[in-house]
Amino acid sequence: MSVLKFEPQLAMMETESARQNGEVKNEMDVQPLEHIKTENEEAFQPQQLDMIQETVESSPQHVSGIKYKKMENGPISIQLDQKFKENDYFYERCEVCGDRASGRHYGVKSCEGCKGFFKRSIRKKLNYTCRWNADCPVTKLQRNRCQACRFFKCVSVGMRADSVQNERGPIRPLKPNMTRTLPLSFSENASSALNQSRSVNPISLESIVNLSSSLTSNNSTNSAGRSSTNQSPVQFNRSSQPNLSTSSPPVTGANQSVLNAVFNLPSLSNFRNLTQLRNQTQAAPQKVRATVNPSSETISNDQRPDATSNLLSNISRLIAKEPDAEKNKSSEQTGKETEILPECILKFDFEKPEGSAADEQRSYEIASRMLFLSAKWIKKFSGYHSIEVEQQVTFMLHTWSELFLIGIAQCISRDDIKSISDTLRFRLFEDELIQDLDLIERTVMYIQDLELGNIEYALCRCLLFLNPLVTGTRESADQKIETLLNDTMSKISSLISTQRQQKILMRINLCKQIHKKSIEKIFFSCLLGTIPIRSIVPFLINSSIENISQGTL
Amino acid sequence: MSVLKFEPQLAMMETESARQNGEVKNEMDVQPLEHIKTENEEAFQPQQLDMIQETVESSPQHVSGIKYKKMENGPISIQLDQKFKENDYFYERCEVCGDRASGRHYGVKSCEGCKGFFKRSIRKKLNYTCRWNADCPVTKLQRNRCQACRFFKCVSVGMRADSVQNERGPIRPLKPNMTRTLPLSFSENASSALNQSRSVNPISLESIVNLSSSLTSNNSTNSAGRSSTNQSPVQFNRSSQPNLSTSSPPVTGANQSVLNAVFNLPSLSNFRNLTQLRNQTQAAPQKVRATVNPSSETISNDQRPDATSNLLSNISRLIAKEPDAEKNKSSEQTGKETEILPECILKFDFEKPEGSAADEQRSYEIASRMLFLSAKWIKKFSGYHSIEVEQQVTFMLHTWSELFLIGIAQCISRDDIKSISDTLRFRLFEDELIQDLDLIERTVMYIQDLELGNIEYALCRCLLFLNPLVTGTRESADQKIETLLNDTMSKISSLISTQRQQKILMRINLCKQIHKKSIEKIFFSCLLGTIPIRSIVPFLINSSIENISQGTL
DNA sequence: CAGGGTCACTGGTCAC
DNA sequence: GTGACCAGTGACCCT
Ligand SMILES: [Zn+2]
Ligand SMILES: [Zn+2]
Ligand SMILES: [Zn+2]
Ligand SMILES: [Zn+2]
Repeated sequence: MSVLKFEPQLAMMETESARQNGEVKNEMDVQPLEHIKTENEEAFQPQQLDMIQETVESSPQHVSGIKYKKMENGPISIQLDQKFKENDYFYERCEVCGDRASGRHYGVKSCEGCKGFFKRSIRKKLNYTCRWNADCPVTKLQRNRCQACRFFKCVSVGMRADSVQNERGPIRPLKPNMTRTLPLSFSENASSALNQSRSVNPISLESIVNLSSSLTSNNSTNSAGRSSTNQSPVQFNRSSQPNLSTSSPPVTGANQSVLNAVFNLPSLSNFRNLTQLRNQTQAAPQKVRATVNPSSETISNDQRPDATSNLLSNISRLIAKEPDAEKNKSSEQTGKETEILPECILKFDFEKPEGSAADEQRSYEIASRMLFLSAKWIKKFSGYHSIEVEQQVTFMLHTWSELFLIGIAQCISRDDIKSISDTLRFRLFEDELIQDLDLIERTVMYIQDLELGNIEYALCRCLLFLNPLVTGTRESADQKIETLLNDTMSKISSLISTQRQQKILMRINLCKQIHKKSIEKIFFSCLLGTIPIRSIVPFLINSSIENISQGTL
Repeated sequence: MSVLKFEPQLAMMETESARQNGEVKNEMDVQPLEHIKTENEEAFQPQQLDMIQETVESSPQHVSGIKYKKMENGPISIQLDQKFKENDYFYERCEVCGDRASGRHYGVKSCEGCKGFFKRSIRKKLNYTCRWNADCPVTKLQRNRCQACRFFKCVSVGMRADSVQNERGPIRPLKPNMTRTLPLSFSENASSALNQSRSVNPISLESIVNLSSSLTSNNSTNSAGRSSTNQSPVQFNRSSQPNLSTSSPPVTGANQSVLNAVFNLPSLSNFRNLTQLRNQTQAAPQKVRATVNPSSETISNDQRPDATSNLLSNISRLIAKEPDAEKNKSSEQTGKETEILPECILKFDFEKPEGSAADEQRSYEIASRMLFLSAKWIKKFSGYHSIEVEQQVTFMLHTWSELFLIGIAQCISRDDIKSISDTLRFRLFEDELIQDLDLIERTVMYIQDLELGNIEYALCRCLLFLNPLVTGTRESADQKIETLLNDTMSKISSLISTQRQQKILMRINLCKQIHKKSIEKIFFSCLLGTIPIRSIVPFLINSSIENISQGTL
């Protein structure tokens, strides 16, 4: 019963051109959760799902809203009472704001508003700044209060920037009566459109005819040849096209303001309570709204199919583990290893997404989770050492790539790395990026050659994180950080032979030579488009604040 | 490209029939030159454009393309990738947009998109108007930008309107559609009337239909011929890319010439005499070149007013200084420290240009000299350890920035650094660069805080230079380099306390976190303009040979 | 294989 | 700028 289409797509090479469809599909494919895919509306059958959920999906379309159709992949349900249909409960909700969703957009069930907002944001490469405290709620009623928070909610929920297409030509104005004098031509053309086709732009009938005749013989050859070559002098940069991300340089000028923006998912804290529920998926945000929105529960049962590529889901998942972490922490107290490192700093549990190593989605998923896990670690480390949140953000801005890489080295097997590397290499079109990916691969494996233990990895993470230049003044490095760094090095000295120490230090520092931009483009461009990671760092740190304050640490 | 010649007809056409739509298009089509991409991207190597484009196009938005490609291969290897890519070329391409064709539709190999588009256009009797110059490129990525041009392209490659059948109505419900029986009629719809009045020069459906039918006979043939034209299965393989990184990046044609102009300095030959031949080194191959040019002296004496921005003058000046360097060298001979490091490796004599520290020109001069001195050191080091010239280039490509920074740390006083930093900061307009300059300043000073001795600096230089990943294979790092690196670390161990070792290793590696591009822009853009340093690295290595061979060593 | 249709997704529009 | 609303697109599937 599960995924009907799973295979066909894969097997067949469907056309690559796949725009939206392809993507969505992909996501779906990876979804383990997706149990049913209704081919047609009709197809839906009340057949029972294996799941226990009582959520129901009624027969789709005829329901009231024309616009709002049921989304097929949803977590389904079977029978729905009329009354349910009647009210909003029945409809899917926007994962961003909780409003009624109108379908999947950019990979996420979302409402028209959030869809349009996201599109505009990506298209215009807007940089938003939150003027408050990163905790602006993003709900139907308040979503327009803060663009920054709304946008990052979109991203965190998994909207994919690369699903936003190029601008198209303006569509013909659909106005019924208004005679729009678009191009001057009105009078002339109307009357003698056929004959007078001399005007500048328009394709005239004559020209077409003539041309066609001329083409008949051999011209067509030309055009054909050209079409294949396809060089267009146009304006849209192709480069950005294939993968927006890889090429387009992120905004440089306005960085500062972006950096100031602080992003936060308020809902996360609430979510904690729910973690015990078996379903710990990303439903969180909506849950919060539960107070506002009575219908949320229904949603909470909802198993989004595309959870895997969902940033938010990552957060949720991480948080879900928190309780365990706390328990561990208690043990830390007594910790045997505490002498060296507290458990909270030592811990770095990466949950690998299931699926084929060669799966592109999974690769991005891994990258995404690693970034979140790094942020989480930073929070824990910082909590333990009383480093302020602002500083955490600053440090992460400078060291996220290094933590990311060493995280990969620690948690991903060599074979996996090779597969991922090969998979991602496919998407790259810039030589430079390909080379950097290669360098990344070798760097990570070179570190793995050391076969570091978890404690060693933890110490290395500390070393990379504790960069005294990040917060130092012009005159001198940050003393506190320096001290922590020295402490860490002392620990290393006491545990590891000099020779191994040297190797470790040299190798882990090789992570620094990989440019952050490259990592962004290779691993995160798909989700973020042109949005630089530095813009979401504050968000990452803040979103995990709750975890820590509530006991993770 | 060659196509242009074919059509006398076309030429005629354009004059007479107003618009040159067709023609313009054709012309463009034929243009080979158009490979150049306007927006971004063009920075790349011209040579591979063809393939790049192909690649780009074929990969759609992202996911989809990959999806279908990768499935089969699973884990894959690079080779597989390649194979896949090649496979792409086997597929028929849409003659309209170049996307992958799904078969023949309406008489033309075309993709699903164009098929549907054409059908809809005919069925709905759409009137399209190009808002631009009727020469919009019709490619996979841009086909939706202009319906008029896309439609025209469809017609021009021979799609037959009469192959479009009547609407059949919904399969299921059977809906009676009475409205239009045949696509041909022109005037009857109210809506169409409205549209016409509004639009400038609508493409009349009728005319098109007629036209297409007339074209029918031979167009297909043409198109076929064309399709064969461009796609050469060749293309560049990404797979080869990875390895590229290890080797020296290709110098683009344009740069090459420039560089030759700059570096074919005759002056080098003159200095040959000056030295004693202590050298055993590898200078041989390049040596040859030295003899070539006689006129050098003039240049060396020449002091251009704007000399600072003149690379040539810098080189000349540096060369001119050699004699002094030699004198110092004599003292070296007796190396006492040779036990640890040979004098040739230990030595790193930087000659500061005279003048005010705040002088901008002097700042660039310092940077320039430091780069040259680093190259010189590399030569010496490599000579001593029998590293081949090619490898030297590769290593310098990867490590020049680090050597540059540590050189600054060793040779430039704190005050000078501050002055230089302040001076250069003035010229920067990008926030990012300013921040990087700031980071550079702090990094260098942080290293200086260690108050390293010359031996230590030399050892550090070795550590930074000996990057095993630069030449390693995918599977393992370079063994020879690794050994040298280990030797160096052993020396460090024997000389320096563990604690200090750690600090040194951590701090010097901070140099890696500064992106080469930033250093280029900050310190060398003035001299090099847009020429990347990687392009001149081979010349640096080669040009310093003489110096070395002549006794500097 | 080449016609058809479908409908989940894009995009753009224009009162608000 | 927002978002309810549609026109258009194209991967899939059927005939
Ligand atoms: Zn929403
Ligand atoms: Zn906000
Ligand atoms: Zn096409
Ligand atoms: Zn056009």
